[in-house]
Amino acid sequence: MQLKTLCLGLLEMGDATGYDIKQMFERSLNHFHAASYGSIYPALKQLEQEGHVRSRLETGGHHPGKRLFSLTEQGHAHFIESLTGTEPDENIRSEFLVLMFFSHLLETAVLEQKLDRMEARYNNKLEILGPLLDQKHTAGIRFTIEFGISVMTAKRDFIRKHRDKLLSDHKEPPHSKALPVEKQR
Amino acid sequence: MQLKTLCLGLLEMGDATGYDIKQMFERSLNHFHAASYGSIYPALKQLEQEGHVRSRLETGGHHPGKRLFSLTEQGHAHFIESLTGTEPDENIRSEFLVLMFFSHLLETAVLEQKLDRMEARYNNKLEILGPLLDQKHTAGIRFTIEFGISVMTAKRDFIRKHRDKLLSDHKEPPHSKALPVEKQR
DNA sequence: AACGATATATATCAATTCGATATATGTTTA
DNA sequence: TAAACATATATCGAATTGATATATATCGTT
Repeated sequence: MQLKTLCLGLLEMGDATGYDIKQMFERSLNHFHAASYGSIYPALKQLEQEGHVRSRLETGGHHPGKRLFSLTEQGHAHFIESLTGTEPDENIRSEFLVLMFFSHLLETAVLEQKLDRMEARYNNKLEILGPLLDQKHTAGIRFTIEFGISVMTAKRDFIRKHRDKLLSDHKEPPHSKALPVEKQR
Repeated sequence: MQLKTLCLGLLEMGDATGYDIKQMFERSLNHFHAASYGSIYPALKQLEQEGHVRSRLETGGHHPGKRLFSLTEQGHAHFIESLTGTEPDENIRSEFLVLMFFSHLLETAVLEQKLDRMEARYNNKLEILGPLLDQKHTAGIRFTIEFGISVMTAKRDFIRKHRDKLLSDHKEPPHSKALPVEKQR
């Protein structure tokens, strides 16, 4: 699924600027689909050329030139069609697991740091997701939040469960210079 | 972490061709980091220019011109440094959760299909990961497999747990034409 | 009232990666 | 012996990231 399709979907919820769309990503979709300004603005521009959205410049005390986008009838139809035709799937890119894959090449102290930082990161993400449950949502949006919490908890608990044994069984790699861990940024 | 770094890491395990590296990705890293030929070959070329790997053309009955890459001392040092400096993190891109986010716009029959297909997909992935546990691995590689199984199971079970209520509470979207589900590819 | 920090808002661009396509040879199977 | 499959490399347009630049509005503090 392209970002263009997702922007269309977010415009189903009401008119919005590129900035608003970025906010929506950060507030509600970040744990399963991030997007940058560098892709959102070009996507909106293309969608307008294709007739899926319309835009108007907001006048009145506003910033540089606030451009408010709205979905066209055609854009709505196209979104529903795309959504219906999208195969459910997911893509993972885990630098953490890459680190673990090569952990026999890391010093014990470094490995410990990686595990602890990843656990902390999962905890941070859980602290962000938790409060979202207090708001009202459609059943589908609630599903995405609860799914996220459930999966993130499983990941954090997996690290917690294996951490100690992993570290006590771990052997220093050959040629280890045992540099102080603090050297890293 | 760039793909170049990962290729360096895989060459720590022994000399390999671009094709071999692609195989390693598919056999061992696919569930947390995929890579395509279109990025592997250019990565190896660049690594050679940077002096991190060396290559020699294999002669003798072989295919087009089998090019075997091996890590240099410099490449090894660079890999360890990159690895040590990599922040543990992960990136998710879930089209499944996008589908769920907008599920109020899907017909019930379509939603049902999406949920069932995603559950099936998780089951397929689990069937691939399971047998990997029978082989010998470093503790770190075993960790990545068990982590994958554990998380994938949590995801599948989450779908199973919520599926029925989600479907029975679901309302047909406005303007639904109730097209037969089979129309989709 | 003035100042600095933060939030709102858009735009651009090099670098990275995907995914599809093309090409060619070796090996296994029916 | 032919077809199907596995081995092997290369290329390229398109999508996306992440960094950077620019400008105005608003809020908090002294």
